[in-house]
Amino acid sequence: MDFTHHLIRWYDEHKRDLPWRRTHDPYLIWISEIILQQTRIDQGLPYYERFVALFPDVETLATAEEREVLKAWQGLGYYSRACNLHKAAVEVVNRYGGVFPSLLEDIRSLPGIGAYTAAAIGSIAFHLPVPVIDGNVLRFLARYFGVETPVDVAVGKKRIADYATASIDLSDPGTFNQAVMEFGAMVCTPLNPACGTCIFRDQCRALSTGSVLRLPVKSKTVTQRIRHFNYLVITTKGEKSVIMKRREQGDIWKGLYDFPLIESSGPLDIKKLQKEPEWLQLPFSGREVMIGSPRLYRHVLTHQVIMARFFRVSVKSFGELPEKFLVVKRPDQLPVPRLVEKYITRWTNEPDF
DNA sequence: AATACGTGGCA
DNA sequence: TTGCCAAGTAT
Repeated sequence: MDFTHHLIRWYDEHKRDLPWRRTHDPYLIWISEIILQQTRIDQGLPYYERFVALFPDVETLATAEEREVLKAWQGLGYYSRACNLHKAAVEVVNRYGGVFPSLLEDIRSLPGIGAYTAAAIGSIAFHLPVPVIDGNVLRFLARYFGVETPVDVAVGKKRIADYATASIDLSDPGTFNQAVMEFGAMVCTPLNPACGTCIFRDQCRALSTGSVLRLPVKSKTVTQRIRHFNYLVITTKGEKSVIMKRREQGDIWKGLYDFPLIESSGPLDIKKLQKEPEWLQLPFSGREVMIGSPRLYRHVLTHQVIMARFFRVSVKSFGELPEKFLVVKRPDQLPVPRLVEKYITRWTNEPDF
């Protein structure tokens, strides 16, 4: 097919030199694909380098502690990726004797690996003839073939998948898949696509109808909710340790650590905070003292905006803390959300702020 | 099918 | 400052 060959030629000439493109080791391909889920290469690359240096093979990853894996993931977001990566490594060792599976269904069955990642690993590491469908592919093919069906519903995805299946280079499916994605990332970009110099400018359906920026069509809208996190940064007078707590399942930042937290529907000041019943559940044995005025951080996420206030509290002693709380001397050594990391950094540099 | 899950870059 | 979005998966 003409389209296929032009695309592959373009890829050979213009592809970026990336570490996971210099190997066929399924383990390394796998790590890169998980890191790059919903994540730009610029953002993921340093994490890939560190992660692979820390956990060079599936055996090392499988025997590591989940907390270590989360620490390596800190700041990358979507932390369930790290937990699933760890779980899957254990599974590869126990169920496949440490050899990464090469059947598409086996790859797909590992935690954290869905349709896209299975196809990516399968085609790149094992030459399986399956097309990848990711954001780049949806955008590029929707524009090139002029697909008006919303791509965020099954019918639209199917149409794109059919075009991809018809176009894939069976002699080297992995290279074809990477070429489509690279083209979507470098040329057929969301905002400023390089249509003027695009090698497909004479055949692109969207360009000929002036609908490049309108495609791909998406039908869903994201709603945001606003949450107020009132953090209690509790220390004993003169002590350097602080109370922290592991975040539980069913909410953001699962598995990461932050401070005792009172969530409220609106902003909370110190007086209101002290009336909160949760406040009393922390069994201080001395009289607690608020230090300074609370620091406010605004953290914008895809589905929610978090207004975080950090209240510094000094107590005589911690007393008998429930087990779920942790007394920590070096909060920077635990995996924490970016928001909390920023606070801790500032706090460490200027203890009095 | 619809929703939740992070963060940073860009205009 | 605000809104949009990026190599998706699990539930």
